[in-house]
Amino acid sequence: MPNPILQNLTETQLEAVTHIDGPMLVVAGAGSGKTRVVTRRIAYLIQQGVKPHQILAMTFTNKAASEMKARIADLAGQAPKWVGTFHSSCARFLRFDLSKLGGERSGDFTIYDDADQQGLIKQSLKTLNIDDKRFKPRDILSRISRAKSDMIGPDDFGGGSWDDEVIAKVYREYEKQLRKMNALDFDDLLVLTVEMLKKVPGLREQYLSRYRYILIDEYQDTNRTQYNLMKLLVGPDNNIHVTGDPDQSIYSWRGADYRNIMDFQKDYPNARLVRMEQNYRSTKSILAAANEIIKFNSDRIEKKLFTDNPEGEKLTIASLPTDREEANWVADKVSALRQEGVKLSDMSIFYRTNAQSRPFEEAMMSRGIPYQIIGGIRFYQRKEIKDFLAHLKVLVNPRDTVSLSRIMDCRATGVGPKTLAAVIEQADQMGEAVFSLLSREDFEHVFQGRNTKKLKDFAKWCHRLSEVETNSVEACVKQVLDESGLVLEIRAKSDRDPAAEDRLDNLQAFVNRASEFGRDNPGANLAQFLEDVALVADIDSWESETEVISLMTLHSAKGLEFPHVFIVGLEEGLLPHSNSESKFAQEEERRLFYVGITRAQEKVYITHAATRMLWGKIGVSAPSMFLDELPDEQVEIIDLANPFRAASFDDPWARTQKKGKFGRSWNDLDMDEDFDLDCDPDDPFPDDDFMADEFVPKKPAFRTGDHVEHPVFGRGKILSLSNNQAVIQFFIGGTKMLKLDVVPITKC
DNA sequence: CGCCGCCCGAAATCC
DNA sequence: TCGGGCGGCG
Repeated sequence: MPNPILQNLTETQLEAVTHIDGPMLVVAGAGSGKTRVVTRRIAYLIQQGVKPHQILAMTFTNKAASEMKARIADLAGQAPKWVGTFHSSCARFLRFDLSKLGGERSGDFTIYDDADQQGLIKQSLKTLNIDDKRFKPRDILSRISRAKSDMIGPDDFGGGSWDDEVIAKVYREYEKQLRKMNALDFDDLLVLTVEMLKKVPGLREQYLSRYRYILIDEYQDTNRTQYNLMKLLVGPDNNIHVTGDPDQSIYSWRGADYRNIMDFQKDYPNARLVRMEQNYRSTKSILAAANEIIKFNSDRIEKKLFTDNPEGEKLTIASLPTDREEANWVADKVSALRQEGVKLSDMSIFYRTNAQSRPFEEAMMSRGIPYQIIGGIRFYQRKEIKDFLAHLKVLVNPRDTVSLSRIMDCRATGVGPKTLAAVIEQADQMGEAVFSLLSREDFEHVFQGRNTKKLKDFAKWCHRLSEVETNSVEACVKQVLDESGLVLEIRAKSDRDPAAEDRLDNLQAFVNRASEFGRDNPGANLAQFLEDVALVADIDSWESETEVISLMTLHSAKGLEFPHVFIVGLEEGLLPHSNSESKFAQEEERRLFYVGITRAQEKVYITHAATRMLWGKIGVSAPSMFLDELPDEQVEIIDLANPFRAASFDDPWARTQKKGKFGRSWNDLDMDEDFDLDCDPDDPFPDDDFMADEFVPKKPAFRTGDHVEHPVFGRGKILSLSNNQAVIQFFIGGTKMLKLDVVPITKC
């Protein structure tokens, strides 16, 4: 009987799967069956007698990990125990062994997310008397985080400039506070694991004897610390198997270095190299377009991805006047495809930034198309969820002052920062955790400072909270929610807060999630639940089976595939993003676009809008440079956007044609400053059919594109006409919507 | 000392 | 649009 684990594999894939001992590098192009190879290889190892617990596999998401485990169990009859992301694996290591490192930290640490980290930075700035206007917490945090992922401590930080000195000071304080609170940020999970393996005598040997086979997926997106960790986990047998694709490296902004994959053979000179360059996913058209795009990157190793798949349809590029029109166009397309029998789960919409999801949500909703948003304003970032989480965190880690002050901020407890500071001070002196001190039954006798009634009440409330039993996740979460009074608080404000209902729903959803977790992980306690919450990726919540269309960022789309893919917002400033102006950053933006295109199996739709809402205002967007890089033979262009495009050639304002298919005409107008419209900001072009080619003016006196003069606003040009309304772009004074029969404008 | 209301500045991507 | 910060008031 043929071995099912080795069935339906190509020669190259087989080589990668059946490799057992020694280092191996698999450079796997998009759609070349990488996941399949990793899965089969682990199954094969188990089949060949390797014990499942001797295998340690690092995947990029928890979802990928659990899918892989399930698949391997199907194939080999047993699932490996240690499959997870770097972060979740490290969290598990640290729970067991962190206390061996000594110092204040122990295995019951809490994990700090972005917001917690920023809170701590702000706190540190305050302690150090540093102006948070001049040194923005966000910027400082990203500098610190970058340093940590490069394994640079505060003492070695920066280039010695005065600014760097200041940041180093904040870094030092930040680290001190984390330590004091027994809190770990995401970087710490990796850094401390490395430190622990290096410093705790005998520990590394213990790990080496436990894990005999290491696999790392998406190796192009590993950072310095992860690299160091790999080196520590790989034993004398050098059983390290990495897979990745440098062209799909999209995380350099958080320290990933695709040179890790380029240098693998230097690290392990006897490494076997397998290149998987046949694509089994996409049509020839899609692959050709992707190949052309990525060629524009200079810092890469030439690779020739090919496919035997059919030619397929050309990529469609649609230009739309506004972001709303863009969303409507996509939603109409989705409806049409659905009519043709395409499943919603076979379609996906990718964008650069989460903020772009709104109009698409609305467009889907108004057409009754069910959808799921991955990430977005992330569930766990919502205020009410964060407030509630603070309550839970304090219970698990009584030293967590960031969460404690959050609890006091979110409800009017009558106790403010000054009083809290006094309590913290005393707790420090007594060597007791703040929350433990507050929740003592004899608090009012122990506390030396001003013992107001409010403080006594708050302490009593803390005491009640502290008595909640944390061993059953579901019961505990429910009880804490009751004790927190958050629900009542939100209800009380519901007349002023239009989002009150949503907030209550979110809290309910959180409780449901806790119940689910309790069901899936019997015996797990609150601490484990919080860890799970901290380490879930957006994409982990993705339901691939349900009959809905998925909306997600290009980053989240990594590793997925869909028959029909929409990539939206192909505009300068968005993709490539305005914060990515360096050549290096721009090449990463291009890889991001490449990743998007290569997700598609059958058809790619790309859209861009000429104008877009930003902070309640309308901004003008030029088409992305990447559009011009797509090969002409592979694209079909639908231009529904640009009134200038149809304007006459001698029109000094219409400079479209000069700059390729997707000229920068809107941008050339230099009106991306304040583009204030006096009309409905949601729909500056109320007439959906305004596109110049088809427009038949009601009053033959004016046409779209006409130059006009107004006694007050001066010279301008008609952007659109509908009924008697004209949207006119004036040289000076921006765009106005005017009634033609009322306003004295003349042609000129 | 703490609360509440108003105003202003902000959103890139994520474990 | 929304959340955080600040200033005035209780």
